[in-house]
Amino acid sequence: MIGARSTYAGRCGPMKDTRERILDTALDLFIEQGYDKTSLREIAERVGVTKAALYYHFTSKEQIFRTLVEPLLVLQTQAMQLLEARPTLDDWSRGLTVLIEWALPQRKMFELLENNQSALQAVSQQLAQDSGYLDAHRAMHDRVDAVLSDEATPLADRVRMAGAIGFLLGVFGLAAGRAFIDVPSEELKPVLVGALHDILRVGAGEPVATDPKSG
Amino acid sequence: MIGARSTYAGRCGPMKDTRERILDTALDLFIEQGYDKTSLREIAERVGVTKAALYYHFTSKEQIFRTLVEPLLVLQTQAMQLLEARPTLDDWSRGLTVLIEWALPQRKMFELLENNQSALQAVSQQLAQDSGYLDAHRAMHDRVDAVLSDEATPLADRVRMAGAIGFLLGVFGLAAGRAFIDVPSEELKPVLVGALHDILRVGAGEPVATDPKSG
DNA sequence: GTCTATAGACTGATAGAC
DNA sequence: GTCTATCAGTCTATAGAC
Repeated sequence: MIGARSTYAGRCGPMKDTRERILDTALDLFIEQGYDKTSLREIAERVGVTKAALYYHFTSKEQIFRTLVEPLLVLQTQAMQLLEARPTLDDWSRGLTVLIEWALPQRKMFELLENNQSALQAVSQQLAQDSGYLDAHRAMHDRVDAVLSDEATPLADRVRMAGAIGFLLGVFGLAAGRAFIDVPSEELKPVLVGALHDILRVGAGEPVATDPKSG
Repeated sequence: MIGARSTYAGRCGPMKDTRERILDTALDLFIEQGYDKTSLREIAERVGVTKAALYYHFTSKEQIFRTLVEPLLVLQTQAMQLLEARPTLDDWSRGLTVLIEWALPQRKMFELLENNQSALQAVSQQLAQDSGYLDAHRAMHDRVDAVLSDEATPLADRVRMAGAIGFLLGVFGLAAGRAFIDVPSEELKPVLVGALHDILRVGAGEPVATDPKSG
């Protein structure tokens, strides 16, 4: 269930309860300056409460971050499941196309991901330890790495697989929050799928040739 | 001059002077756990000296980071210069191809970039203020953003331009330090150029069509 | 060139009044 | 549910001996 988030309902109303205002403010600051450089004092000040009030609603700074990124981690886990054990370009294309549909509605979140790679990595590792539903997360990450390292697959194919992920992350994170923020998802989706097919040479029917300049 | 770094010569010898050992250790730790989560105490311990010794060689923690990423910032500036004011797919292809040649020899550095986006952003902003040679950096970044936002250019083209950058960053950062670490640059380059041409439809001669599913 | 010792600031987190 | 007050811990950075 991608759309269902039990803890954080997102910004929708004019004046919400403190808990949601904390989450909104924290999200802005985490995107702006990163998790580590954002202090609880700063969050509390902007919300208009004290640090202690934050601790009434959340048990720790990390829990605030977790609440924000948990849906993203679910997405990440599902994405990995689609991608693992798929060493062919066609399979990756299918997997990533499904991923696009999942990710598009949440693309604003990718800005958060961009500036907090390390914090997210730490949290996801810890979540994997004590929450159970992400147990296989690390293993899957390694599996994808293995696929990309498998020398049985042509180098060109592996580069295109890795790059395809970068392509999507690039459009989502590097630009979705800025250049393409006003473009509706329905308009963005076919463009992404089309480009993805070119990258992964869907329907080309032949192995990827190296550049003429190199031969 | 990309290759010329006046301050940090990289790892080459068995036992170097303290300054270089500090830089090597700091690079490892910054990549491993990020800039913010790495303390000077930690660096000093692993080098085998005290914190105070670090301050003999560098004036601040930030200066250590600067010394490491300065060549990367130069690369970034040159890349931006190639990309700004190039609204056509063909021009971007040429610009990014040059960028590939520049970046390939330094691809290990992209691991550092990946986990320290926010720290690097802070440093590059401050560098732009007091060092002069990056004065236009922010302006160029905005220019690229403007190109990607210009609605005179078809959305599909803009998405492909943004995504092409993500593709390269993905291969360099997300995988260069792991899956492709042993692949020589000469072998990687034609593969990257080939994929780049597919993304930017070089030689296709026709505007990018949207996916049939959307029509 | 490296050390010990410490200053000074800020952090996340807690206790208890209201 | 929010406050004041405070804790212990960590951090960067500095001073001065050797």
